Amino acid sequence: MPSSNRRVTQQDIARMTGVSQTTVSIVLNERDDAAVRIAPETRERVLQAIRRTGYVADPIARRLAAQRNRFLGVFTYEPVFPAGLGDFYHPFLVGIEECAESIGCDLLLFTSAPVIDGRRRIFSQDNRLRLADGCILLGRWLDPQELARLIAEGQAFVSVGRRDDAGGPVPYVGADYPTATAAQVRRAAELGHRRIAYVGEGSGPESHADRYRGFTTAAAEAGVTGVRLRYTDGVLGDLRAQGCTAVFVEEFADGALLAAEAGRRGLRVPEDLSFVALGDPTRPASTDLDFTGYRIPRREMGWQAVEVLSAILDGTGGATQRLLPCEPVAGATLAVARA
Amino acid sequence: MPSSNRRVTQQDIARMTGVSQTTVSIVLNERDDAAVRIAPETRERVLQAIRRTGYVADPIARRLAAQRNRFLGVFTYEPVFPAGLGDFYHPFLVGIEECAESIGCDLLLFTSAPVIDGRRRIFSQDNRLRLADGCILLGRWLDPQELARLIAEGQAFVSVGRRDDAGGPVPYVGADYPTATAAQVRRAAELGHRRIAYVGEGSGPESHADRYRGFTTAAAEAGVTGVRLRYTDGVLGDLRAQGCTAVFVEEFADGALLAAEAGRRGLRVPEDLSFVALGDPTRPASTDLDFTGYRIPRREMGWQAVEVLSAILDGTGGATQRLLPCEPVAGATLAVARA
DNA sequence: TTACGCCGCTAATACGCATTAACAAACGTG
DNA sequence: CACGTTTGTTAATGCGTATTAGCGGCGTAA
Repeated sequence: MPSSNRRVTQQDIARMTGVSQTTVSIVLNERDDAAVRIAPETRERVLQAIRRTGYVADPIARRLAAQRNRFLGVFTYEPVFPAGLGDFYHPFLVGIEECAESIGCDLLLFTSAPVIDGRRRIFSQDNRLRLADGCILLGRWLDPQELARLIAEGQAFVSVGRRDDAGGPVPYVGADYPTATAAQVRRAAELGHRRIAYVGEGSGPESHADRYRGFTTAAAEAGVTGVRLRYTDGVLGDLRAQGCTAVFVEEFADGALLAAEAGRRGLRVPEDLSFVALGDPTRPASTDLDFTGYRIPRREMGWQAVEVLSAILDGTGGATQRLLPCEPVAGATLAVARA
Repeated sequence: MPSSNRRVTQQDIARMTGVSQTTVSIVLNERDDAAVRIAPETRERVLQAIRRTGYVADPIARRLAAQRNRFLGVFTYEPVFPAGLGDFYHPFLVGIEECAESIGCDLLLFTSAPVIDGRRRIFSQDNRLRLADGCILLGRWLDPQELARLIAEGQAFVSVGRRDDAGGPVPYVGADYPTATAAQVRRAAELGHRRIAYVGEGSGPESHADRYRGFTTAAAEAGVTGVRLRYTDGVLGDLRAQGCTAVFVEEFADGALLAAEAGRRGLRVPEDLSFVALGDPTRPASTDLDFTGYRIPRREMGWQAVEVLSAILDGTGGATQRLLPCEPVAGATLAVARA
């Protein structure tokens, strides 16, 4: 396993395998000219070393020498990510772009990452992430194995969203779901709710687990009963049968659907049933209701993720794990519990 | 003035001034260390040569020497640009990303481009576009001078949106506004409109000029009178005073505003006044009306722009200027002209 | 006169890769 | 057995810049 901080170069591979840098280059570029050929065994030895070290050619050097790297530039006279859009991931990108611009870095979108089972992969033949000085990882869920490998290889990266340790602490800028969720639970308790429901998975991605953790601990502290239910067709009936007067939804969109169904059943929101949305919609949701809950500081998270990454790259110290507070949204779906 | 095809290098400057490449580098970087200093006269001589030749440092070599490529990677397990958003530029990006993925290229967003007068610049100290094999240029308006320079330097690039020649033909994938606009004009003529108004600039960006051109030629051919009006407070009164029964708006958002104002004045749309929107909203617009007009094939334009760029890079021949048809939208704002 | 320090500049080198010319070894061929 | 030929590999070089060590010349102090 590699240990040093420096990039692995063809020279390194060459030394490891006892061949010349030229040979490595030839193997890499799969040149099969009659003019220049490499014996199969040699080729294999080199390839093994490349795989072991996770070497990828420096795109800059490549471009200088060969006038080609596999980058397509996108230039706009204005930021590509216009603020104020509805999509969940959008504000993150806005923050990332803004901060990257402020520190004079270009953004490399790994669109060429190999797709396996319908989703992109970080690791496969080569690790394209190494093309950049450092990386931002974005997504609700990150493959723990891939994360562990990134850490093991000492790659500079920062996750947007808290992550559990993966063979070591993961640098991240996340949202403080536990605190934000707990605050909502306390508010509900103050309004007289004695039995409250959490609708969602409560596990899986860290963001779900964090919400649920905040829910349960705050419920316990406030002396109210919290029950967890998975979102299904009959969940509305179930939770009412259990006497719940307030519903905390992990997913905004589910909340919108549930509230609509409640309306169809003649229940008034929030007079008969309160709703709390634990964060912004990650899927498109349509509703007329002004949901009570909190807002995820997405743009700020994107920005700070770049800040942290920049600090890591500069070797500047500082915390590499940050949790940002969510902004409470008063809304109009949480009211005094029905008697 | 330089004549050769090769880029000017520090070596060239050095030879011209009779100093060493090192000196040029030092002058360029304005190093004022005690360790290394340059006499004012020498410095001035070098600077003059730099100004004369228009030399700019090659960003590639610069980043190679700096051992930092200043790329920040952004990785997501899914496409960063989710389809179906409201922003005007968004679908272009979606298309670009999709095609880039399909041909195995990563995208480099030039967020670090120097900002002058509040907008990014391609040229200044260095031309970062060179960091990539080729570039996509996106935006309503592209600086003709910068375009001309890109062409003169033989850079591989493709514009999204038709562009006038700039010292040579500009590779582009654009929307066929003239044809699409003309079709709408003919439709209006068929419905009995004899005097129709074009509200907008009709010049400036190619996309505006193209719309207006389509408008005027089609109006002439159909034997109807077309008048152009700038969007102002009183424009609605003006065009009615001139007897116009249909309004063609360059900007969707302006159309929404005008239609709303018409409503306030007791005019029914489209019974009393027809509206045609020449393309999708570039600014956020809110309206209940289902506007008649056409849709710009934005996603497809983004995709094909990458295709063209790819062909240019591969040296594969083929047309480097493409106009894609716009899809007509029947809508509900164009009706038979009021008697 | 020697010693020392400062000024102005340059030669050499590194950065990581691709490419070309060349070279040693093995292998026929006449 | 001398002489091409093929095979597998490498030394050398270039891409354009930044950096470092060092060199000659001049002025001042010892």
